[in-house]
Amino acid sequence: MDPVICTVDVALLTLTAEGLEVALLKREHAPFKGVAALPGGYIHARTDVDARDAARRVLLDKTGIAAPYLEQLATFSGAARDPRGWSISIAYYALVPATTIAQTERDEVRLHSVDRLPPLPFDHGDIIGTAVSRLRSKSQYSSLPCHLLGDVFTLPQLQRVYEVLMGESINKVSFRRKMTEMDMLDPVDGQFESGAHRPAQLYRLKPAFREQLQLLERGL
Amino acid sequence: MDPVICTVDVALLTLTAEGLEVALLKREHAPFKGVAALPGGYIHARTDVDARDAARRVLLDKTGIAAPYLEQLATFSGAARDPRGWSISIAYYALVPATTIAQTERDEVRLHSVDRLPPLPFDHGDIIGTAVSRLRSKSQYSSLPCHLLGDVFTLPQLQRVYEVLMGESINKVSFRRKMTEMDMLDPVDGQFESGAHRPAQLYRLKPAFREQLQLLERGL
DNA sequence: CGAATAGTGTCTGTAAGACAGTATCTG
DNA sequence: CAGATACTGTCTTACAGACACTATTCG
Repeated sequence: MDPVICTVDVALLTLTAEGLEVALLKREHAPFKGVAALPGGYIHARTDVDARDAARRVLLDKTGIAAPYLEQLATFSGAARDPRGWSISIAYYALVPATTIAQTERDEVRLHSVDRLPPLPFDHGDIIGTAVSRLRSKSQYSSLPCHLLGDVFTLPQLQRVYEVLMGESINKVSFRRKMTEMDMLDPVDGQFESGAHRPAQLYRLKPAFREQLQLLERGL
Repeated sequence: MDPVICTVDVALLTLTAEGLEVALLKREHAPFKGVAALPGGYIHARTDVDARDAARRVLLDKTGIAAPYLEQLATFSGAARDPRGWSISIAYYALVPATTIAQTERDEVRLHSVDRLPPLPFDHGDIIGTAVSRLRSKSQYSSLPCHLLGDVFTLPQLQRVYEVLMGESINKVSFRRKMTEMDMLDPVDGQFESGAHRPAQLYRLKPAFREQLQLLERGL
């Protein structure tokens, strides 16, 4: 049984005015000390229940963020990806509203547009690329994009999130039909967005879909 | 850096008259010696390029099968899944035509219906369950089921495969429209299936889709 | 009241499914 | 030529998108 380096990495994604962004931190130790990279670390077999638990711990320790949505992405492995030796990274991706990152105490956490990434160590570029395509793909037929917004949000806000992720505009009537069909939103009465126009109804994700996604038969 | 047991497991799936089946072998070593389990084994960091390479090696060594379609499924991990200690299994799933399994020399390889599985060691039941739902889900919108058939096949055969996987009958006209839209099949001229009826046109997967799937916009 | 955005009713075109007809083989 | 299955043409139905209209706020 040859020794293998076992790590987890987390692609923490959020949506800002700049578009889709990923959180990077400067590495504290060699190799690649000082280079911006995904938050990650060794699996602690003594204390972590499983890899998901390790990912949650690493994300909280390095960014101060307890992400409500955390899903396994894929496992990256091999002899070539880490100069220290044959290694495994069980990669996860997490979604948070942009406000969550703005509010964290750790100002080491820096957001980078996924379309303009700096040179990244290991295969972190591949991990981010895989995370972004997974997010875009799942957005076509699930409630996943809701997790990029805060606790309450309006349908026009949600539609803009879907549109940015899918890279195309969506018919308003169809979008609202689909949201009704998905039956995943609870209206929040008496609350509205303000501005020089008609305010929009606020909604909240139904509790059943906070961790479990709602899927659509036919997409969009 | 705590020690972690690093393994790969492969859910080798095929379609027979009994429905969807998975290949199991009796374990040669403790723990669970003699119990039917997925083909799997330690990662050999000295010789395996990466985990996919390990999965291919393990599958070939244990079953004699070089599966043309092999895809990473998910990674199962934790302190509780293996009595030897904190472990990782990078799970893959492979699809082969039933004839490939019938032709292998190894008669230790036994097919089991995925609906009537014996008690399984570790979390192999979860791995098979995840593999089956991944296969069923991807069958709704991709060319994946083609890999359960041999090199050449007819459209009625392919439709039956889709129907068994999705558990519902498909409209013949719609099915053929979708296959035309996917544009992934080459007709094999001059060859036909025989029987007491009109023979069907034979097709072959276009080379571009032997490893890469073709996806549909709207499913089915 | 005008500008701006939210929300809805309705029409139309496209795509999926039903059905029935034709085609081609065996015995 | 009867039976069986492959294939195809066409009608109907369901759903997605376009469009326009109403609703509600601010200044």
